[in-house]
Amino acid sequence: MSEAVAAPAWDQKELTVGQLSERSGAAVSALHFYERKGLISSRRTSGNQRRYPRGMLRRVALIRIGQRVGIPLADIKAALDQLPDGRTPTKKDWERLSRSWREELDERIRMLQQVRDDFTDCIGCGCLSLNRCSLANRHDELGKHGEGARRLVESA
Amino acid sequence: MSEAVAAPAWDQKELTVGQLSERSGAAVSALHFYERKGLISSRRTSGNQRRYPRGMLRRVALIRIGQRVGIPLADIKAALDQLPDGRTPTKKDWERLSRSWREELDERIRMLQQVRDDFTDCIGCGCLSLNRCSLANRHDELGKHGEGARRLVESA
DNA sequence: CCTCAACCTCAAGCGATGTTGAGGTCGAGG
DNA sequence: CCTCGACCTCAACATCGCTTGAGGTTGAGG
Repeated sequence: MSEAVAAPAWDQKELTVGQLSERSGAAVSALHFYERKGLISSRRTSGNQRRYPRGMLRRVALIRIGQRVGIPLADIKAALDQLPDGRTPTKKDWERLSRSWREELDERIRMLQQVRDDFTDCIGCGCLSLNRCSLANRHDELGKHGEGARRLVESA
Repeated sequence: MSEAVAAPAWDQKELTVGQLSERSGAAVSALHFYERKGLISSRRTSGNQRRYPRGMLRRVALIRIGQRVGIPLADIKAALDQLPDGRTPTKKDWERLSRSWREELDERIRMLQQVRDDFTDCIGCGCLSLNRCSLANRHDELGKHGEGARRLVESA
């Protein structure tokens, strides 16, 4: 009982991959994948099995939160890389991360609201004209300012 | 000039794939892809080239809007399939579509705000405990109500 | 007529995000 | 000692949303 499976909670210092999976909600295969990608890491036992400190639970939670709102793993990794890998993150570390993610989230919310409002204006109204509206012409701002002819629509 | 390339705007009834691409901001290859997937369709000239009615611009715009906010193509297709394929969509058609997308957008906004607020509470605060918070335990609601042990965290 | 960009099809490839399966090890309980 | 579930690695496959390339046609200007 001391190493692999079902030690009582009050006695556990580390988590097995199965436990981390169950508690985080991520599949074991996904945890392996995250490890390959460098988002998480593990200690190995003498028998080559993974062991995670409890703090890894928070890290994985963070990954899944990011995923839920559509942040690519690479970006999540970039955020996590700000955290010290050796030591347990301090409150300051988490706060810094929290701040930058909040901005990311705010940005996404802002964008979605913009889309929603434009959408309602644009299609919900009577004009039925996507021609001049900010939604339809969005690639004008975003796009690689292409060659020539950027006048998207001149007649309907 | 009458068929393939650069007829003056005031004279064009249909768009070539290149024109649709330029005006919509979608790559030609993406338009082909959308066609294969059934999101758009085209008339063919005697020489087998695609020709699009102007209304296709709106359809493609819609596709791209959906993409921007992370709606999978299959879902976008489902929405577009509500539009009549034979005739030009009426105001009513667009309004129906608009309504359902607005709901989709509202839902996504709501979710993001929830995440942001939970996130701020959870990490921005001093507790540093994702253990009991709604964010970290999200898979509890979402997940396949798995076998046994759904008590995610009993000790920190 | 010749040229040349824009078009066509079909097949393969790509990056992200994993899952699945084969084949084997570890370790605790009976 | 034996069994059996949880673990290991590695490779292959899967889905989405395209892009790229090969190889060929179309059609308008010169």
